[in-house]
Amino acid sequence: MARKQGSHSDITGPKVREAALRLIARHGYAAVSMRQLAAEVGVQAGALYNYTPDKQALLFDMMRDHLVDVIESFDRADPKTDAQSRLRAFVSFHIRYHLPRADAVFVAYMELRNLSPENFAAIEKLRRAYEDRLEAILRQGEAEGAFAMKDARITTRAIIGMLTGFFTWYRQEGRLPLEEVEAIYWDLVCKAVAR
Amino acid sequence: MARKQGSHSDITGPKVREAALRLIARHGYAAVSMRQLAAEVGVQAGALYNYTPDKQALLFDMMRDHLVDVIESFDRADPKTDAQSRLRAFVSFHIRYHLPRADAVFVAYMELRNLSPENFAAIEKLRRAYEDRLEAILRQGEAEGAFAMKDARITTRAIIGMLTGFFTWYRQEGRLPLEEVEAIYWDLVCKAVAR
DNA sequence: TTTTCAACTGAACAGATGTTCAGTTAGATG
DNA sequence: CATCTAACTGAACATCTGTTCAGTTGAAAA
Repeated sequence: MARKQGSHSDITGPKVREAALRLIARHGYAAVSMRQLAAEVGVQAGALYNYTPDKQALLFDMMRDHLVDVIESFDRADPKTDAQSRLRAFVSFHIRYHLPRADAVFVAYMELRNLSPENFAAIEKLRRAYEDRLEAILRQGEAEGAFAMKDARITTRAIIGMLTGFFTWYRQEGRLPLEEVEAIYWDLVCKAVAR
Repeated sequence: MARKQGSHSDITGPKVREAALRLIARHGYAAVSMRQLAAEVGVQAGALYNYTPDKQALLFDMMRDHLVDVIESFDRADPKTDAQSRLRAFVSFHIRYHLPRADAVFVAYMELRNLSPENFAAIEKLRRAYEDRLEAILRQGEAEGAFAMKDARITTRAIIGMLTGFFTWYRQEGRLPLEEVEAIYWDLVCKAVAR
């Protein structure tokens, strides 16, 4: 019963990616078969190959698109003024951007091992580009005399780790509203890099 | 050629666990087959079932043993004096304990999705028990007037996230000696919870 | 109405999967 | 010496894996 009403590719295509993101976030790349994914979408396994050359490309494309969007979105959100304002914008952006994209964040973080070497290198480059945004802000703050830290690179990693760890547990923890969590994290980051 | 010299179970047993930890940390639980694991150990796949009832139990036992040891080791390292000293001991312990156990940390952190529901609950309980150690220290610090923070529970998660993120990249980054990394992290944590 | 073709099916491919178990081996035991 | 048995092999089980492709469908174009 192909093509019940109109062209399907612009319906099935996004469906494949949504289902893949959801299933892989829940069970892991290696644990999700193309047949499970197809069943979730509502097609046979063979039909998936109209939307991806293979399983590996499906994973890579999702991770790359996510990271590219993170970087572009932050560059738009960045006030590009003083370091204090930029750091605040970074913390706020990071939390608010990632929260409604928990599956994509989870996949981009947990499935690095399942990328081919070339794909891994490409994703690492993007990840590094995002981290470099934060590192630049910290170094600007040092130059302005607004921040003080022992090592900007490691502090960058520490802050990213702190913020990203957030998404491994916020789902279950409905205790506090987003605004409050954001304020708590801002307080921690702000004090940690203060002079 | 069974049993070439002496009893093998006390040699093969640890070998199985070491190989499983290494392979699963590198490729993921679902991506490592019992045959790959057996080849790494130097036996046939069937022989593994002398050392674990099934693949799932192998994963669970490794995670449980690791977490139990983390908790017991910290309880011995805990000076149980003032909050400032205890926090410093926690940060130092966490970094120094986890560093030479990178594979175990990685598996305990990344493979939660591959645990059966009952096993997941058991592991979560242990993870929570470790986090509770840190939370207790932070609350003691608040009571003593040594620390100030908006929310002790979330600050606990943030600090753990910050410290644990460390182990996803330290391998590659031989730039700084351990003592220095420890000092950098202590500086960040100390300032973040300061009054 | 006939033709076209994007979208999909369903079967097939060769090989991998976790797990079981009857049988084999060789060091330890009496 | 013979016996015992922990430790292991190797084959088998049913099922699943990613991927390919000839064939089918039905809405849209001519």
